[in-house]
Amino acid sequence: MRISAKGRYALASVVSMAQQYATGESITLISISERLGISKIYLEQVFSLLKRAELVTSVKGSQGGYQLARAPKQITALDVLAAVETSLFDRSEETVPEKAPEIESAMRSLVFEALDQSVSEALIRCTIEDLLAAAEQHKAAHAVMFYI
Amino acid sequence: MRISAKGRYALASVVSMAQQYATGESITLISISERLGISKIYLEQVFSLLKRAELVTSVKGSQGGYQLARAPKQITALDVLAAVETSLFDRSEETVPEKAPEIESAMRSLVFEALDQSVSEALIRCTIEDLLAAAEQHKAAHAVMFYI
DNA sequence: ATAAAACATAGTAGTTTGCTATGAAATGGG
DNA sequence: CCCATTTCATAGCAAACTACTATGTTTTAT
Repeated sequence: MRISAKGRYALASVVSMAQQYATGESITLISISERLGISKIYLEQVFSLLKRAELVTSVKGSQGGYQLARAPKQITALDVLAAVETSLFDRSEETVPEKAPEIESAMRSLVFEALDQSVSEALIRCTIEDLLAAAEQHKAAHAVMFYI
Repeated sequence: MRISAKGRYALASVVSMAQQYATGESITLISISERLGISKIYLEQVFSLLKRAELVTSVKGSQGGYQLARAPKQITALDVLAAVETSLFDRSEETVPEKAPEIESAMRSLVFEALDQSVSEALIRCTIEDLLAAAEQHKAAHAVMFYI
């Protein structure tokens, strides 16, 4: 299914920050922007949402930047996407016009709610630490390729 | 998550048709449109997609109409939504610009593909027959309410 | 003071969504 | 044969959304 640029950028940014989480240093938007090849101005809007969701903390002014608010193990893909993806999680309540309430009710409980729960479960299972590990493994595999 | 009007209308229409599946009669768009309170002209576009996906068959001309191509038990919510919802199933391939391929790769396999699989599994578990049964039960519950 | 950063708000081109409009093609009933 | 009824096809359109860019204003270490 379609994940918007905001969601993809947010996830990639958080994983990127997690790669340096151990150092405790703050990271500037411009460095993330350059690392990922994403417009810095656009990232500002993404981080505004990440901050509102309390996934990152910030320090203003020179030498300032962002930090993860929690350890990568304590942040899930659900946390990140829920913070920035509106269409993925808005329960729009509307199904079908007021007629045929029994069909509407059946669709809501068997399809829409089941779907939401399934999505949440899948995303909550994936932590930033998991993504970090997979990324490191990918990098290692690539290194071996060149070594051979 | 957000399901578009097309998806909701398609699902409701198919369930509505399933309510009369046993009779073997064809059903006109205008009757579905009136039953559900949905614009007939818009439904035409929905049914064009349902037909392309071979979920319904049609008979043109006077006394014509639509029929389910298979029994309600053999049609899943996945079939219906996949037929009409584009954004729900298009694998857009794009994640993040070419930089940081290891993060991109991790996101794809751990988040996007896992999500797609989870969505498919949830939707394939729900047949039109299930929806029909839930709708009938809802109607019965309502009837009891009035009886008391 | 000044440069470097976060933060805030507004604008904008392109796409998607949810619908309407119009008409063509097919087909059974009179 | 004619005609009402239906499916089928295409085009248009306003509103919303998406993915950005532009232009600042704070804040703060040096």
